Amino acid sequence: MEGNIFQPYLHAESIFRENRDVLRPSYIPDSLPHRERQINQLASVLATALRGAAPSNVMIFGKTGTGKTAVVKYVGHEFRRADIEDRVEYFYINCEIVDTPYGVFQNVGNRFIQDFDERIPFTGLSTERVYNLLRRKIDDAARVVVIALDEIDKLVYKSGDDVLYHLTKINDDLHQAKVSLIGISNDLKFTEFLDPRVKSRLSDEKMVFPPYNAKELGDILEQRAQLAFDPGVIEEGVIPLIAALAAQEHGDARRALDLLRVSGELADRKGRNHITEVMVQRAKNKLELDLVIEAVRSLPTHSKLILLGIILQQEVGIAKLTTGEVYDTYSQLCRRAGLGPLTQRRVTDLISELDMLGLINAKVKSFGRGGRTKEIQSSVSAPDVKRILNRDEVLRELRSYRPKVQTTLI
DNA sequence: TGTCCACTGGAAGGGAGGGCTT
DNA sequence: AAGCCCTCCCTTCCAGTGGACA
Repeated sequence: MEGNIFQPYLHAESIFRENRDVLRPSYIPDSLPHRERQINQLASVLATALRGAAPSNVMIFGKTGTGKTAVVKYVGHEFRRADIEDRVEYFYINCEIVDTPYGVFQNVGNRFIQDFDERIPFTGLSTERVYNLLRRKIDDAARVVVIALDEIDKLVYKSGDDVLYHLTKINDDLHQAKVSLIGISNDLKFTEFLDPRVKSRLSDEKMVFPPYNAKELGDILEQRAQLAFDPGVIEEGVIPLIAALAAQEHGDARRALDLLRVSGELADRKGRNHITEVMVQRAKNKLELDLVIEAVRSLPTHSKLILLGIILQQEVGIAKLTTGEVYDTYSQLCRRAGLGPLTQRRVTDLISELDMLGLINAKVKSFGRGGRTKEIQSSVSAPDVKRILNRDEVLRELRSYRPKVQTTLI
């Protein structure tokens, strides 16, 4: 053991108490400060269903980090604690992960199937059949089924409102069971895309979660800090600072907790036993960079090539590019890398994706006779991104590549 | 006022990859 | 083994468009 590389870490003191997960967004504490009203409202809607009345569906709106998911999961925990499992089945699906009709039906259905051999396979059956299977299983279970669909707008955006159409009218086909839906979305306008019937059924009840203000964020941080750290670890001024930073970003509690957690981790790594305001600033930078690194790293090869093309152009002094220019550079890079380039139509979509990820800035702009196209700019630090891209096998070959500088004659 | 550029972004569809059913 | 089904990633085709310029 002597001289072992892990030796120094084995006895290192951590400023965290045993469980730092209390600072992760997935952790649901015993109480949710400043969301009592929403919890009660949701509980009262669902309680109606418990008494055997027709269950209302609920739509919950609110920006990221306003506690939507936490409230919905919290109420789910309370159901479980209330010991009414013979009457209520409550579950939660994140539609960003499960984003197809088949996937939703399969997911819900499988919760009612204990026997492994009978489980609905992840592919192979027709969607219609999976729906029928699901309906039978729910009815057999003969209880109130509450299905929470988080990021429901992603599901509708990707697969249309077919799933919701089925799920909102499933009660007509059930004899012993009842289904109630909770839809969670950060996009207030998404219901405009729904079939009017689905729309009215889905939002029997509507709740809007306001952003937290700095004081409320402070309370939330205070609550979690007490769970995560010993008293006195956090210097005065740290929590107000984090609360203020997060309040600037539309009152995002998730971000506030991330900042606190990462600040703690930075303090740990430096072997300090206090969290200071300086560490919060560092944590802020680290979080921002980590986000970019992760986004770039997990990009598909062709998207990486597009991004690399944009960055290289920028390095030779061309800041603003059109789709055509990006496509040209991208095609050259593809050839260098020995890959067949995708069509320009496909690249347009990939550019839009990069824009949505915040890695580039793409605005549609008309140049009159010069045509109508996107004006594209990278919005991340070029050296950072290049370093990450260089780790990719395919792209490493292109390290020496320099784009041709357009010799525009004036 | 109309023209025309360089795309944009919707629609349809192909085919590969997964897997079930008969 | 043949026939289906669903999803993902692309391609092909194309009508539509904001605004500088003639």
